Amino acid sequence: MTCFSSLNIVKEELTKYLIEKKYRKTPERYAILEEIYNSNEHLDIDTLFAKMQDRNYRVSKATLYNTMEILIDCNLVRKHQFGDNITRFEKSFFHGKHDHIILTDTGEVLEFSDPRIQEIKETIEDIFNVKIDEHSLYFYAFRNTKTIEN
Amino acid sequence: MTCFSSLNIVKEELTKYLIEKKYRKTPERYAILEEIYNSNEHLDIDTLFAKMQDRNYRVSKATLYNTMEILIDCNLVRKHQFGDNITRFEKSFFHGKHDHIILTDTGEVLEFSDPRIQEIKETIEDIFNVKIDEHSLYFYAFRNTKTIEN
DNA sequence: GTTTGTGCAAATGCTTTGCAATTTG
DNA sequence: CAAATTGCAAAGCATTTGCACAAAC
Repeated sequence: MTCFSSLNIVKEELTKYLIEKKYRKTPERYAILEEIYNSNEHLDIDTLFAKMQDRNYRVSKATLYNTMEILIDCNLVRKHQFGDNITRFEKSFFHGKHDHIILTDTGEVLEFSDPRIQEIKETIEDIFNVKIDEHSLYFYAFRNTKTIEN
Repeated sequence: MTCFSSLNIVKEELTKYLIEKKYRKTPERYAILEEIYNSNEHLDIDTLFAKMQDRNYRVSKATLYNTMEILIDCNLVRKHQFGDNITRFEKSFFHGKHDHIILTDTGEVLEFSDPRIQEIKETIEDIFNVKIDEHSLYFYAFRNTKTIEN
């Protein structure tokens, strides 16, 4: 299992960041990071809060919100708004760059990766003379019902 | 000037939709549509509300929210969430498919269009066996300071 | 011991809802 | 005139803020 070691690497990333920024290494910050990395979902704050309560870990929502900003800033977490006014968070380290397909009827979220997005990015950087450090691409779709039958 | 005639075409689109859906043709719905099409910005509800008040047109925010759903459903308006928890709206008819670059330092929004996004879309539809009817692509960037000097 | 971070509760801000009054067809 | 739509105010959520207490360094 690589679970333990990879979680440790992520925690070390956080430590490096906290030291560099002269922020404090509080147990809450590590616990929240761990909770996110133990999940494969796109978590909103309430779900995260509930999950931690279930584990008998007490954190306030204020701390959750504060910590998310930190984790986003050090690139360990990515933030999403799929269009329903619920902000969701997802681990990003060891998880690769990817984008999302939102199935509008069920709310399911699929993930994909396409190298052409990188090419578009480079073109845009050249044309507009900007430096792009983030992107988000969402496809809103529904499953095809038609199968090969006819 | 094509302003008047194109606005009329958009209004006719709304009329067709309202009739088809058996919704009522209220003056508020046309006034809101007009206000959005008179603007080139990405408007949030409060700004839209203020703009209409300035023109001495009284609408409630409830009606604004309701009407936005209608205008989105008939593809006359597109909805955006650039990541700051403010929902913005933009005209979409006569305005072409395009995506956005958000300059994170100034909040400025640039627009672009790249055909490769369509190619990615088709690939995804094939691979995942889905039908994509919407997408949103945002690049988060900042302006390059380096010029050709030196 | 200072200063930063946390928790709590109150405040804020965007959006939705309930209902009476109005308007559309 | 029946049903849909509007406006208003209240209610609902997600998020932020202020401040006393606790914890990190």
